Amino acid sequence: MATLKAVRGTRDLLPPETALWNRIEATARAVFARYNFGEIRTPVFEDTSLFSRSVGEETDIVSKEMYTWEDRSRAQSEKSQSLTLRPENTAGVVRAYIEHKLGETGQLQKLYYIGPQFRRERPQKGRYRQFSQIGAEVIGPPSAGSESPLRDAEVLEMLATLLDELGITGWTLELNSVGSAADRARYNETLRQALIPVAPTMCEDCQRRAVTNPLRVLDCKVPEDQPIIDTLPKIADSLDDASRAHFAAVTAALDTAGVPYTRNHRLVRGLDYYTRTTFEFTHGGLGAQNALLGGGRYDGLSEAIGGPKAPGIGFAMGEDRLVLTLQALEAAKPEKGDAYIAPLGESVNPAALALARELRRAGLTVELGDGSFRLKKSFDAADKTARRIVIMGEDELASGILTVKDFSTGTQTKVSRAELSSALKAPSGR
RNA sequence: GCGGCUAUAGUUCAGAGGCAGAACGCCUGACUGUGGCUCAGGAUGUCGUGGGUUCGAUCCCCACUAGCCGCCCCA
Repeated sequence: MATLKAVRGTRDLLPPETALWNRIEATARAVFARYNFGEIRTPVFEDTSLFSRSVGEETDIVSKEMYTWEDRSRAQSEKSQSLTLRPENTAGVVRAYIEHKLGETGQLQKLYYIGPQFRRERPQKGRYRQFSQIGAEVIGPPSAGSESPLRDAEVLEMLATLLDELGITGWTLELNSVGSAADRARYNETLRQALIPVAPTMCEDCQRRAVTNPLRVLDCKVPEDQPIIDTLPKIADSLDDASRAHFAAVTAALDTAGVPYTRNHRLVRGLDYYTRTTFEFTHGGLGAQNALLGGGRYDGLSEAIGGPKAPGIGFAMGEDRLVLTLQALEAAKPEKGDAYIAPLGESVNPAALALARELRRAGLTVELGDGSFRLKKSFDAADKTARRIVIMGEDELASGILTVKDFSTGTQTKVSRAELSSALKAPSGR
């Protein structure tokens, strides 16, 4: 029998990579806190209809990528219920907003989440069947200012700050507006008509898309098709006055705040609930899956799933992709501990544990060796895990003066036990 | 869901129809309490899984599974 493995598209995260995940999450939490966001945790599975009604019945996510099952009924009279592992988290947050009547507070709700999402896609680099998203939503009644373009600009500015603080250099913010639901329906038809004469000269994929989903033609990457795509009507020309003004206000705020972006007339996102502002932050180091994060405004989502009018804007970052990007940038260097304690002889082991306890309680990261190791072996192990080695033999035990060697300089000093923790806290190296 | 490439030691990868290899890493010693360099020695594998061809398959054939790349789509 074959040995059991993590199922396709899922994986184990091990040290030291998990340290990078923790750093990313800690940075995100710290940035969100400065913008006064609070954390929300919603269930990893929900009623299936939540997703079909929000994300959209016809989207790829809902039509073929969800992990869905009929939950068994317990009693004869009880109906079974269709449940689904969440493929994204915005729908769950909005459901919770409605369920807990958060709109009744009259306040803008600013909520962030970090957690696993599930989509049954073919795995490849940067795309997994269980993946983690870090996202946030700003949602509330219109009277709280939830429709204001300033909210859009503030979210985008926050994302630029977060990526900078994570150490991700070289990102690009691509921005567009898909207008209201009516604007988009109008544009879809305009595009369909415009494609009739030119589609036969385009690639096979585009010929198909021209019929099934004209918006996707805009995503085509075939070089020969680009001049044709450039001549197609732009969604900007199908926007009504209000959507046009909203977008202008978003870009004006970004310009004034100094957040760089590029207008991408072709940015059309795949989830049905998006209205007006849509955006992606992309990075070149990711291969075909180049989107670090995506998001947009969803002014009609709450009403679509039976809630009050609650316009909002949000985003989801692919945490797996942040990790890949940071690894590619080599911004991920393993941290060494503060000290490695090398007892000489097993009789010194108890005293070494006592010393380790003392140092760890003082806040130091300490690796504890073993008295049965030869000193050479201790040095080998110490150099891999710590900045300094503390040698503790019978001599040191008797005198209370410990031998400390700094690996980055090679210098060796004698330090009294009382001064040890402060000596180890001092920066090593030259 | 479709197409291409791949699967051999802890890791990265060679390999030939007939005893399973290298480098790095690991262990031991040269060197009773001073590592990194050097030298000598050593351990480690169901050769992804299942079937077929063959006297003999890790190698050839088929299927399956998984990974990578692309398509689709998306984070």
